[in-house]
Amino acid sequence: MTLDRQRIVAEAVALLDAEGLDAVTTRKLAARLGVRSPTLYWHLPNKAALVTAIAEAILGEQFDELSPPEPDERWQDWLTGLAERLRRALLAHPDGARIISASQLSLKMAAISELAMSTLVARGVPLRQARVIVLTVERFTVGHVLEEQAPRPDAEALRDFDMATFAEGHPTVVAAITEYFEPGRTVDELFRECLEVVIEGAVAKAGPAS
Amino acid sequence: MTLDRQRIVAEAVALLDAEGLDAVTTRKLAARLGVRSPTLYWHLPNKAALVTAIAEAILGEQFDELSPPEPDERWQDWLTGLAERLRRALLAHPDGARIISASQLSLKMAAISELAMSTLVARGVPLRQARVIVLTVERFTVGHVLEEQAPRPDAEALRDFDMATFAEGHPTVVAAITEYFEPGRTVDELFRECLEVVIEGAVAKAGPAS
DNA sequence: TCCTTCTCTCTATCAGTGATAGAGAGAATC
DNA sequence: GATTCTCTCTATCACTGATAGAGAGAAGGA
Repeated sequence: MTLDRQRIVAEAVALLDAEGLDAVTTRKLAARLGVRSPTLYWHLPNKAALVTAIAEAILGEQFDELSPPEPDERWQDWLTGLAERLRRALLAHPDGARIISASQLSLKMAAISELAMSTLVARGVPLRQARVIVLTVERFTVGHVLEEQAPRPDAEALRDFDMATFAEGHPTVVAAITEYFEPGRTVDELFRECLEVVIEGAVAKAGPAS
Repeated sequence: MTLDRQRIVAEAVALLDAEGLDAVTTRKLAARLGVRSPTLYWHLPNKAALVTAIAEAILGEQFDELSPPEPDERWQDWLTGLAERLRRALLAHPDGARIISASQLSLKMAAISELAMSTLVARGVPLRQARVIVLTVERFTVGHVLEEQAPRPDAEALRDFDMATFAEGHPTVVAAITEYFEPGRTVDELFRECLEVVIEGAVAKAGPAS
């Protein structure tokens, strides 16, 4: 099996899934490919390019075919679905959000933005508002998943953390978190609710047109 | 001058400002402090703790005194100001957003969330909605600044990038970016507009109470 | 057929990273 | 005076991304 860029990226994603982004080193990746690490530099200019390629691959899994909304679908519902797909893409791999935000110049992301903005414009939303709305949805989604995928604090960080004192000083936050762990509430639901806030604002900002 | 945690963190922020997050290494930091790198490990358990401490310091600059809104101030305006302060805190140092999102368990951030959620609750917003609104605003803001501070793609990444082809395939994105470079439009304005989307949605979601 | 060039992988090595073990200096305490 | 505690040191580890340059083998031209 000959080595090429595509196979390198596919194996990098596999390594990412197995051990997380910090374990995606040129040596480990090369070993999985049955090759020595300098070989990779013949196919890729540097590691940043590898991360960018991983980002494109991850987005490609969920967005291989981009499609505008059906004629009878409201743009806000379609945009909600798009954001949820973006979140799913990021959650599908460890550190997905970190990878996207570390990658430079994603063509896939640009294609998503293009489709979303032009869809809104086609539905009568002024270009300027369409841009603001799409950016807001995208950045919120990445920010949200970034937090979802944040590593749980290690033991060292918790050494001088007193839960009782924290609860006393932050009753509302603790109440909110408690409520969140009630049966039937899921992280998906939380995202959905937050996204609804953004979309509702988008509808309001889009102007009288719909 | 004796070495202590506070002085280490202050010097780390200075190093961050001078050379960016990637240059904040234990050796460089130790050199600035007139000390050898293992010494730092007597004061800090590991580098993650240092980054978390930097995050707290950065937030502390803008949020040393947290204050609820004036009685006659609408909560949505107050929350807008809070988000803008958060953005300012992140923008005040290179890679500020990356630092916040890499830090674990920020007490400062928790304090901000606590104040914001309890403020909304005090204004009649149900706890559940208050939580969703505050989370949405925070995560959007971090996501937005993360993008604002993303490094411009290096020459290597642009090697096979053809602007003309890109513009052809992404006319709406290019139009939006073009519009954004018109005189008088600033990045602050763009953030403001995006934030307005979120806040508008928050008001809608907060329910009939105000 | 020979020679050259191109494609790809290799070995060897670099400077730099976070982190640990353990020696030792000096102050504080018994 | 002896001991313990606090802090910094040297020496070293395993590992990282990256480069120089050798060399194997196929492809192409004479």
